[in-house]
Amino acid sequence: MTEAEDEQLALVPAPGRRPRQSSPVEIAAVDPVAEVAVDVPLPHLDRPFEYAVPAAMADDAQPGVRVRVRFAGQDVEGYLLARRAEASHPGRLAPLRTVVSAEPVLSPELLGLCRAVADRWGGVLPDVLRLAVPRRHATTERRDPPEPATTPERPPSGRWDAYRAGPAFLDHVAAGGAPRAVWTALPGEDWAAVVATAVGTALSAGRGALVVVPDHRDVERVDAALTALLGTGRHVRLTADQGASARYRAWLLLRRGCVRAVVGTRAAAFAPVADLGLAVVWDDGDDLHAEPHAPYPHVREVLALRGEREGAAVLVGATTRTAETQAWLTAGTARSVEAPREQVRAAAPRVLLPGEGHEPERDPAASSARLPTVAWRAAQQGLAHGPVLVQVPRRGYRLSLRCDRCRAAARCGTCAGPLGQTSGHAVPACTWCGRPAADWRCPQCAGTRLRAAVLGQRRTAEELGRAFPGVPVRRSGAGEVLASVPDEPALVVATPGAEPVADGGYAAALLLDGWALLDRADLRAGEEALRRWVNAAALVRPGTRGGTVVLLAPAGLPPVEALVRWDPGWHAARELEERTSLSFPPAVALATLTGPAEAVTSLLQHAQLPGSAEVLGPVPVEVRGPAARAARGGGDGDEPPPARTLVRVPTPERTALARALHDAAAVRSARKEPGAVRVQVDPLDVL
DNA sequence: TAAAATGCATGT
DNA sequence: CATGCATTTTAC
Repeated sequence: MTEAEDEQLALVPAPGRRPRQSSPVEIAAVDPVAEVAVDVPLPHLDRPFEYAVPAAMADDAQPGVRVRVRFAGQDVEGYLLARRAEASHPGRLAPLRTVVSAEPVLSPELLGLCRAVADRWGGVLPDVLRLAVPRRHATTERRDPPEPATTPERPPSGRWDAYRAGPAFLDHVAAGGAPRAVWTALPGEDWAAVVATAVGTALSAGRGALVVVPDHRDVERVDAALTALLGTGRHVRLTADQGASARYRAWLLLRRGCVRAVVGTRAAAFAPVADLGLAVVWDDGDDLHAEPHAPYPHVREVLALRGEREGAAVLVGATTRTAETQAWLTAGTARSVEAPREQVRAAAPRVLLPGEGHEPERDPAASSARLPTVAWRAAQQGLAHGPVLVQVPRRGYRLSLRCDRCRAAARCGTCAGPLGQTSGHAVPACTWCGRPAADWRCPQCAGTRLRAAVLGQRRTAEELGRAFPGVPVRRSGAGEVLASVPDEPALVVATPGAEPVADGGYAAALLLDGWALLDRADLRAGEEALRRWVNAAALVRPGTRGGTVVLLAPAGLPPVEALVRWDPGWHAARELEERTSLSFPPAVALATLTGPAEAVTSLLQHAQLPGSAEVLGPVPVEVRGPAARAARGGGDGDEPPPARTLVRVPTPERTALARALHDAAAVRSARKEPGAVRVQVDPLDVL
């Protein structure tokens, strides 16, 4: 080959064979290897990958920063986890493409927590990181942080004296300990103020604190209580609806240690509070604390994990008690913080039930409002002294029934209560006494067919307005949620969870969705019914001041008895015993696998389950909701039948179960097997 | 979506 | 049974 030919070959490359050889980038002199978690949610890629650190990025490429890398031909985001001197990957390392920002958002503690959460729920790290780290907002990041706040001198106290073991818990927090407490709040308690006191105690001791509450309205309450106690600038809020900039700003203030306390909704469980000393969750039974995105972690359990990892105190507070926290108490892993019985009784309202099998209604006004006499009287008497709360079922949740022919309201043959029907259930039943009305016959026209009519919040409000003329009716529900109502006579109609606080306490409350627990075939139905009733009834004045609650539900059922006696601890203990005897959560650890039948079967085959594992199913499941309709209406027609399998293990095996399911999913994803299987460890709804 | 690995037809 | 081209798989 002549020199000329050689030159030609070098200068004029053949088409399609351009020398793509990237110019050799200079690699960092120190620790040239970066471990990166790439943002790809495939289980078999849930591990660090190694990249070369270009010399130009050597300073910025610190552990915790966001990076961009080439991965399988694509540009993907990721987090730099660590710098190394040597690579363990035998092949060539691709260089980091860019350091997105020098802000080390993923601290070692946060990474550790996210990894632990992924492991505990059988999920992958990138999914958890998406929950834990908010989207970057460059402008916000560039702004200089304000001056760090100072520590207050005077440790707050008070409020906690009413509770046994309460002051001891605070002392423990102040002393730098990591106690775990289950706090049962007194009815009518200003719980946000009590929580604020605990946060103040942690701050005074130079420790950070975080508070997770179910919804936005509770964030407002705790925010106000914290501001009242600590002033402004000592804490931040963190909620999903606050917008990318505000959210990232609050998050960065915590991350940079400028602010040491936070209140927020479920994602705040991951808030990067420096030197965390106290983690609080309020009303852990509220299903808003269950994350709806994979891997479906629960706030209470995330905080428990975090408390252990970071040596922080954990406080689970509620007016009721879940079977889960009862299990902590039974196992001795948490202490109960509760008021003595006499104080509970003194603070609780009087609870009345409509008598069973009573004579038909005499009072026409009561009858037109479809209220039993007790309820009507309680409302009437209450209205003389203040606002009256009416808790009604959520819209669309409960159907009232009428005669299909003459439109007369269908009534119970025994107690004349209105008949109702939960969507999906066939047999209608009395909404007062719960008796099923299988062979109903219209007393007016002898018709035998029933039609369902939605008895929503608006309708109830209208009817009550007519039954109590001249009384203002306020509504609080899905459309507009009221935070509070003034201390004056009014009917306040609210759906569960949307009850406004009454300034001087409600004079009375009518709980009209008492039957909610009768039909629901759910493991937590009783617990959930009691939680809703108690949360509403706790807003009512003490019985000693005339506060009265009427619950439209049959006597005898445990949640009903628990409300009448105001003893949520008794109910939780009973609930836990029952679930233990049935091998239900939280007495066992449980996972569900949902997806196309073959996919579920395949996942099970690949899973090296612990020897103690008990597999139930798979059974076909009907998939409900818009997703299912979309899948069915898709056109092709032959969708694979969806199935669900349940796997049950003793609680100590939970992590082993989660790992087995993760690894099996990894095998499937590596083989590109078709069909997505949803793995849920400790799902909230098990039938 | 880039390189590497694999598959496959073709020509010697 | 090398060779070139297309397709599939990997993932640093």
